[in-house]
Amino acid sequence: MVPSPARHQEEVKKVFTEFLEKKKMRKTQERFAILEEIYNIEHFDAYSLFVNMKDKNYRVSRATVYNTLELLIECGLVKRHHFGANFSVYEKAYHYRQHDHLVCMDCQKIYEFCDPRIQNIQEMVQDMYGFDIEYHTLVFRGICQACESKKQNSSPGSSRTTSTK
Amino acid sequence: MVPSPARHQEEVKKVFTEFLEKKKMRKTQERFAILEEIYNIEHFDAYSLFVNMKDKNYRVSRATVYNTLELLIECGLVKRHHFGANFSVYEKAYHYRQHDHLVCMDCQKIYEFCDPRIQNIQEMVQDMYGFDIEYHTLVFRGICQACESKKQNSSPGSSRTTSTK
DNA sequence: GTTTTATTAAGAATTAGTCTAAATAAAAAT
DNA sequence: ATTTTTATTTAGACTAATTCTTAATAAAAC
Repeated sequence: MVPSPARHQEEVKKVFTEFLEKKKMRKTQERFAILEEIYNIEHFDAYSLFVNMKDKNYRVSRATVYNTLELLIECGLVKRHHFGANFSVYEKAYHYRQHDHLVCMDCQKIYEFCDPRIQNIQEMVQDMYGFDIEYHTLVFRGICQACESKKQNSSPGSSRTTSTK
Repeated sequence: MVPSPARHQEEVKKVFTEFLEKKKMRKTQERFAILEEIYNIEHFDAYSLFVNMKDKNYRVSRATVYNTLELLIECGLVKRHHFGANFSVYEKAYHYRQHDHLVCMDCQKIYEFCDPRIQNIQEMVQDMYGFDIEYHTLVFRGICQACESKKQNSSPGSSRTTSTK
């Protein structure tokens, strides 16, 4: 059973609190403000997070955003992705089903999908190469349905039956 | 049948030549020097390529390295990967079987593997999400066999039977 | 409440990658 | 073959993401 959003929020805070206590690190306002902010977003990058928080009149520095993200990754509450651009994309990771990503090369939107077969591939690789796998990254890049139909409508002289290029 | 290395080298040059001719671009020494250099390396990043060429007393600038890599990607002779660091990793791509990657988090070495099941997943995603997929990236990250056994030998007090955390 | 010290903010530094403008070298014209 | 034209190159300036530094701040310990 998936916990309710509010309950979930509390659980996440508890996880981070215990993590910080175990590491004998301080429970600062900034760290929890960042955690709270993150748990309202789907996918985000460090700079947007920083700007969003500034806009909401939190006073956080870039350094703290990066440092806290690092901590949240370490304790498993956040995942970092390198989706090909020159910056990292992050997402919350607690109690979130295993999934992989579809990135639209046109609108840059990120979609999620699940497929258990990746697990099988992982096991095969583990056995065949003696590789002790920690995690995987699977990204499909292409054009999403929305952008595809947008293109079809706007391209002048394109017929519905001929494929464009 | 896979062509011999020398023959292969020639083919690759021909592909690039024709590409440049089609685009009415110039066949410069620098462009071919970079191509030749690349076809002796497995995986590389732009900076190492630049330094290696400098060491061999080629005179190439960083800009030319980046620009030429872009051209080689465009004509399908090179692939770019974003393996999680803050820089791109490249590899030659001509007549090279489809494969994915294993990255060792310890020694940073990159291994390759093939699995046809990824194709199936791709088709499923294509159908279910109406996503027009151009390519995929699958990376497993973990500890390679070599590093694993190195650790086992060096960790003091570790027994062969108990798993280390 | 005071002291201690980890953490923060602001901005300097770094790093991968891109851009710019003068110099060079392919290709075209003579 | 030489000259002219212009794409390409080089070196270094620039940018953007991220990391580092240092004085100021605020948790936690006393």
